[in-house]
Amino acid sequence: MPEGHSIHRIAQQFNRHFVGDVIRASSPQGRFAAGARELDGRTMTEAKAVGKQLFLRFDEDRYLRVHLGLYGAWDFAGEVSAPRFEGSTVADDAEPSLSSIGAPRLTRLRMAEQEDERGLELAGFPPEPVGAVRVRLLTETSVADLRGPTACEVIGPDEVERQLAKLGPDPMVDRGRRGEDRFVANVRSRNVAIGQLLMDQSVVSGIGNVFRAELLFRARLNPHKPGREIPEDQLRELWRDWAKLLKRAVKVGQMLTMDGLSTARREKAIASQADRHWVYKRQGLPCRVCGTHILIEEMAGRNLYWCPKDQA
DNA sequence: CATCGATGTTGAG
DNA sequence: TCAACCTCGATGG
Repeated sequence: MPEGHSIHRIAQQFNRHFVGDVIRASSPQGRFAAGARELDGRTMTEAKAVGKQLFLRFDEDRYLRVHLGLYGAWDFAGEVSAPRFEGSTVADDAEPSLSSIGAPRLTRLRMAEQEDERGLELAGFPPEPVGAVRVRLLTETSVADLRGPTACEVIGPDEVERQLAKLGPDPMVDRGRRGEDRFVANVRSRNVAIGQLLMDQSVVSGIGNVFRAELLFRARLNPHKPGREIPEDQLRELWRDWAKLLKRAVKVGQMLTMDGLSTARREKAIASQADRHWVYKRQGLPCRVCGTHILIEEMAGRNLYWCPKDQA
């Protein structure tokens, strides 16, 4: 569920509150006991996100590679900076003590509210792990719990390079013209539908099903158009739009894909979750631009949403 | 209570 | 192309 912006926000949390500290690593669930033992007691030296991949670097060139997959999530507690909960209605100025980044997990938010009522002092630190926590990373003041990841492994620099080599450009990493050129070349060399190419992490990394649908609508691009048939200029605009939406999402913690909203409407879109997108999950509803019913279809095993008139 | 589905990827066939 | 992975909120009985 998490798309690229979530992973960049997670990396920020680790950079702010874990990097430079000795980490106590454990696997409350037990499925990562060996990996946790290998990391325990080491200092975290860097947190890096590329696309949907997270690399946490430790002493002596050991890396924890994590991919959240469809339902993975990190829960942070203790000393944590989280200006806004993802997928929640917590006020902007709130100083939450519990934050979940990844798949939308309302459980964590409810727990935070309950703890607020009881008083945070009673909750204690660190909190007991709840549910199936694959990895717990603990400092004196902060804790991060990982649950449900697709990938979670301790690797060395060579394997990190191998993983990075598989990834297409990420606007947060490959800034400027380089990333854009790689994206254009990757798309233009393929006789595959652009709707599939945007989901292919070797073409461009970090885009998921929500951003795919919204980016294609914003570009008024037919998802079935083969990459090699799309004019270069249009692809460059598509890349720049992706870079813009990604930066905004990293900042706000939400996938805000509708521009031109009034401040009030925008706050509502941030808070409400519904009415946030142009086409994503709006099948059967009238297109916000032309009124045509939004279509849903399966493309390479994933749900695709689009407007057959505006994206003709 | 059971079942389904999800912002994802891998590997078998 | 499709099941498996693995978690949990939403939905239906």
